[in-house]
Amino acid sequence: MENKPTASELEILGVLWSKGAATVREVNEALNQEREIGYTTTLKLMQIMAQKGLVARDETSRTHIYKAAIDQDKVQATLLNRLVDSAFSGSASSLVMQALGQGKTSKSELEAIKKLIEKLEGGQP
Amino acid sequence: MENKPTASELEILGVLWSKGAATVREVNEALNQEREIGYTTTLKLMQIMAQKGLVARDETSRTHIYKAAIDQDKVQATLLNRLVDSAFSGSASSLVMQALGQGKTSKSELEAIKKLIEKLEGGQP
DNA sequence: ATTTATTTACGAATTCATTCGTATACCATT
DNA sequence: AATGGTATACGAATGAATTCGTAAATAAAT
Repeated sequence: MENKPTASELEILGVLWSKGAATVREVNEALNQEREIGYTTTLKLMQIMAQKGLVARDETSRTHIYKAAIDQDKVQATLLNRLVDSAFSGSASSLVMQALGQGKTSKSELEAIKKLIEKLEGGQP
Repeated sequence: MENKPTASELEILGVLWSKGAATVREVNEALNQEREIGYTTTLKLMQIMAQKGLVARDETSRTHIYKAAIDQDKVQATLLNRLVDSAFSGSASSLVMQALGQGKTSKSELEAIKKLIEKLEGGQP
């Protein structure tokens, strides 16, 4: 994926993924739940993102409506692979083990992961 | 961790973690296996890193000897948590599942992960 | 001893992301 | 029609990361 969102862009994408579609004002208000950020700052970022193709916008009415133009899954996969390469010497399993070792995963989540592993093992032995 | 290495710094830490200790020239040559980068660029980065406390250096001889001053585990954990927060809505398990779903994990690695999960579950059954 | 090569230190250019001020257009209400 | 509020567009300041050129110091080779 040649489109790599920056940190701020990822914040905005997060809002759009959860809301589905939103105006600049709505996104800006969501961001301001977390930290203070000016309206025109958010606007500018979203304009840049539109130019990059990270978001699409409907310009029919004066107040433009934005939505994400890339899948959350794809972005997650891209960022994950980048992290695996840059910090885990390319080993996804050591990343997984590090993540699990943090102790922030509930028992039911662990069960779900185990199920997934068994499914993966079954598929390609 | 207040010390967050940048992308380039992480590359250098990677070399130091694998070599244990190295001169600027050695690090630069390792980096040049991947991409072209000038000697003084690497030097400057390592000087900045020394100032930040990311690396330590022995200055007794003219050619300084550098080594990493932070644990690979700690950096991995920091970056992992950051990614979980920024791209996975704080859910470590969804990151794990996304990572496993890539299909880049061998059967023996999957086994090892399963063992780890069972060990973690054993703690509070 | 003079030249050549290697090293560190320093400063600065470049690039990119982030931030916001100002101008302009549009719409609604008076 | 004039006023006030809200929107977009644009330009530019700021700051951080990356890059490298040049100078000065040191060591090695002739």
